[in-house]
Order: sequence, then structure tokens, then C-alpha cells
Amino acid sequence: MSHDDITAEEITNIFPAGASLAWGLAKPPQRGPKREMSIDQIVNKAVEIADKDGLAAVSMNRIASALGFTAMSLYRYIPSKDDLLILMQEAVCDISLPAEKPPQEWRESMRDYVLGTIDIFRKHPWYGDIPIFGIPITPNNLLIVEWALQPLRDMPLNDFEKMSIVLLLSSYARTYGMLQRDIDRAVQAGSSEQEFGGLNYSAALRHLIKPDQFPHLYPIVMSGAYIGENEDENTVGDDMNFGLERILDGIEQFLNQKRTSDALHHHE
Amino acid sequence: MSHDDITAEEITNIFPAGASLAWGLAKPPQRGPKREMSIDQIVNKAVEIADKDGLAAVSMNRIASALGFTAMSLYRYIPSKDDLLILMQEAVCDISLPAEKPPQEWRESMRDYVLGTIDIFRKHPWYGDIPIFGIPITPNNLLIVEWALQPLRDMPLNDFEKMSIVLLLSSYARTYGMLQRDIDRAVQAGSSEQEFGGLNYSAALRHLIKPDQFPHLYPIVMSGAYIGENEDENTVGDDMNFGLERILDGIEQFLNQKRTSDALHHHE
DNA sequence: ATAAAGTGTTTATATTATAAACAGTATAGC
DNA sequence: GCTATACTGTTTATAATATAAACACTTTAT
Repeated sequence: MSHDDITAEEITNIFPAGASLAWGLAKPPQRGPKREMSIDQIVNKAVEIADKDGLAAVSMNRIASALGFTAMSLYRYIPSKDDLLILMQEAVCDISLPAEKPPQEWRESMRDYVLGTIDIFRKHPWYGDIPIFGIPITPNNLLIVEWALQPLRDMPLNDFEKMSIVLLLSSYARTYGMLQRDIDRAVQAGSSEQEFGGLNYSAALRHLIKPDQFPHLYPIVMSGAYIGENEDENTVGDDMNFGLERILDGIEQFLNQKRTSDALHHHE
Repeated sequence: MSHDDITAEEITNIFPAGASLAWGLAKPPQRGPKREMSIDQIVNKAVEIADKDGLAAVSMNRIASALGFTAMSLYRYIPSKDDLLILMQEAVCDISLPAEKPPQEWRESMRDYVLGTIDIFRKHPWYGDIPIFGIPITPNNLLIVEWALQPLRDMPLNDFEKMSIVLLLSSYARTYGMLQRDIDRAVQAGSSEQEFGGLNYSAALRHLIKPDQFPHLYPIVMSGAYIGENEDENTVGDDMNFGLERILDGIEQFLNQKRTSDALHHHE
């Protein structure tokens, strides 16, 4: 149905330009003056700005100025800002995968994966602000998928099941990555104790949440657990671990079921 | 430590204006000409525009024009566009919770919750494009948290565990909501068969993914499972269910463990 | 040698959100 | 009723934004 013979140029038409650039599909220019910048330079500067002042601070002007050029010059390298965002995302996903652990340590491997991806959110707080454009198609993003697949390699799962589990874990990581980032942000915003949004919100919510309208939420808000007040350090690690262990338990149980039924089949 | 005596005005200072408005904390004006619009009118129009043309089409100008006013007039009702976004989010979360099912049907209740929230993404494809500003603090958003808590009501979980599970489920719902939305979008974009981004990407990825660099991803891309080609209908329902059942299994197992250990304690 | 392709810049444009000033209107308190 | 006050929607203005188009210059394929 679908052929494999596809040229780099055709891919360029299918993929967003940012993705094509990430794959290095753009052929280098043959004529004309020497380039004074490079895509990497631009993307790195954009990441630097975002790291320091947030994604909203990343404008074509700001990047170009920081590099000593005009805004329009950037368009000779990257066709649009959306493409730049793709490349920024890709840039911070440039991590080297850890060595494979033995298959029986799959839970540990998955924890590594989740913590590793959460780390991207901590290191680059703007990371989660870039909207998701669909499934990963850029090399480093796919490498992260590869990472997630690694612990599943010997499991009795079909491809769809594997992808479902990857999606499950990655979405969980994303959520906690952003949560952790929010807390980091609030802490950094000088709110050593009282001022963390959560703490501030606490009194307000206690006043607004009525037990008749929110019978199940009410006690949780009152106890402070909703806001997460009682967490001694500014880490969502414990909450994160709890949910993760539930996911891993669920996966493990599925594996046990499947292995049992496979064993039965063997007997027939 | 924290008092409960807090005035509506103080809450207004703590919350973003959009959240205060959502709670109806703004006191109606006492003097001046009669208002010719209302917040609801504005928000509804904004939602209407977003439903039709996407979130990017929602500009102050467009909304006001559609209502027969000038852009600046909106600022008499809503102080900023960010606040408008909060109100839009809130508006589409205005659902009535289903009747409580008996506690032993908690899995079914949780499925209802997940499917129900995913439905918001399908009905309002722009919903996931609004960045998350932190934990829910607006009434309808909190009602959705209440929904998620409902099935947990009789479980031997502490407040933090409950919130972890809610976060787990809601993040899962968000991920699949956005995935479903992407597919809906692609289908609507005329791509009856061949043109769905995924299908297009398929040939490209098959060409780019090399088994040495992506040993575990490679076979999955080749089989078409990565793109999700083989799904007969345009629903991610099956994938969604698979992951959801793993989560529910994980929760169930935790409950069993906890009940067992509680029973032991009772014996001592 | 020359045409083509590519460089960075300048200039210009369309859209944004939103601030400030304005003229008109309803009302609270006298 | 008078008046100060609070509020209305509008007009005008501003600062940013991404990016298109035209320009002069530079390198290279032919």
C-alpha cells in the first residue's frame, strides 16, 4: 500500500519544516555568500533566552539582536517561528539514553525514564509551554520514545499495547513535569514560604468550597491536601511516585495475566 | 496558622481576575449607564468563535465585532485576555455530574469520568490549547475534580493518595483528549483516508527510522502501530481503554494490599 | 563571464493586546 | 433636585508581534 521509496525532498513536503530541519534533510546551499550564523546557533540562543526569561521572551527580534543580526536574517535559516519552536523542543531532548538494564529490572528502567523526562521540564521550564503538535516525529523526540520502549522489549505485548504504555508513562511524566515546574517557578518567585500560589490559594478555597456542593473535595481542601501544603520540601516526588507505582503495578498485573494465559495455551 | 475569615475582596487579590469572575465575586456596578453586554455573552461568543475557527481566531476584536461593539468595550467586563481564557475554560466545564454509582462500581465510575472529560476535548477542540495555569481553582473545574473524587469516596486512601489518583486519571484523560482531538481535526481536514497526518508521516518515518539507532521503535514504526494506521475507525478508544484498565488495575491492587494490611492490623 | 542562488538588511504591513482620554449616563448622598 | 462619583462604550494611540518584499551584495555552477 505504501512504498518505501521516498526522497528527502518528499519528506520535506510532508513534515513541518522544523521537523525536516531536525532530521538534517535540508541540503546545504551551493552558492551565495557564506552563512554567518547556523541553525544550531539560533536555536541555542532561543533556548538560552527561554531558560532565562521564559518562552514569551523568545521573539525573532530578541534572538537576532542577541546574536548581532536583524530579525529577518533568521528567516534565511528557519522558515517560521513555529519551526523554531519545534527545533527548541528537539534541542532540549538531546539526551543520551542510559544503558539498558536487565529485563527483570523493567520497573526501575521505567522509573528512570519518567524521572529523566521530568528532568527536562525542570531544566527548561518553558518546555511544557510549547503546544504538542501531534505524535513525535523528530529524531530526539523519537529517541525518547525509544527510551520508553526499552524496558518493554521482552514483554509479551503487541505493538499497540506497547505504544499505549508509552503514552501512559509519557503523559504521566508530562503532567508531573509541569507540576514540578510550577512549584519550582513559585519557589523561585521569592515565595519562600507563604507566598507560593498554593498557600495563598488555600485560604481562598477554604472560604469558597462548600461541603454541599463539593462533598468529596471539601475535606481534602480543608486538610490542605488539595493545595499540597504539607509537603515538607518543594518536591512532588512522593505524589509522583505513588501514581507511578500504581501504573507499574497495573502493567505488571497485565503481564502476569498474559503470561498465565500464554502458559495455558502452551499446554493445549 | 491560616484563618478562615477572608473577604471576597481579599480573594480577588489572591486569585487571577478570571477566577474571581468565575466565582461571581465581582460586585455589580452601582452607578453608571446600564451595561449592554454581559460577561456570559462575551465568553459564549468567544467559545463560539473558538469552536468554529480555533483558539487563534479568538481576538478581542473578533469577539467584540461579532457582538456589535468595539474591542475596548470588552475590557469593561474582563480585565485581560488571559482572564477571558480562564472563563472560556470554565464555561465548557459547566457540566452536571452524573448520579453516584454504588461504591463497588468504582471502576465504571472512573471510566465515566475519564470519558466525560475527554468529551470536552472533542466538543471544544481548542480546550487543550489553553495552557494550564496551575491547579484548578474555578468552580466548574473544581466540580470536575469532585467528579473524579466521587468514585474514591469509600476507599481506604488518605487525602494525598486520593489527589494523586485524581491527577493520574485527569492527566490520562487530557492526553487522550488531545489525541482524539488531533485525529478528529485531521479527519475533518478532508483527509478521508490518505491525508491524515499519521498516514502521511508513515512513509517518511519508515524511511528515517533506522534499526540501529531505534532498535525498539523500528519494528513498531514498520508495523504501522506507531502511527496508529490500523485503527479501523477514527477512535483512539481501544488504546485509551487499554491504558485506563492498567491504571484501574494498579489502583485496585493497591486497595487490595491496603485492605489486607488493615485486616492484619485489626487482628493484632 | 555571467546567470543563478543565496546572503543579511531595510522597509513596510497586518495583527495583536491594551493604555489613555473622552463624552455621555445613571445613581448615591446631600 | 443637585452634584460628585462611578461607570459606560468609543476613539485614538502605542508598543510588540511575525513576516513579506525589495535591495544590494557575494559566491559559485556553467
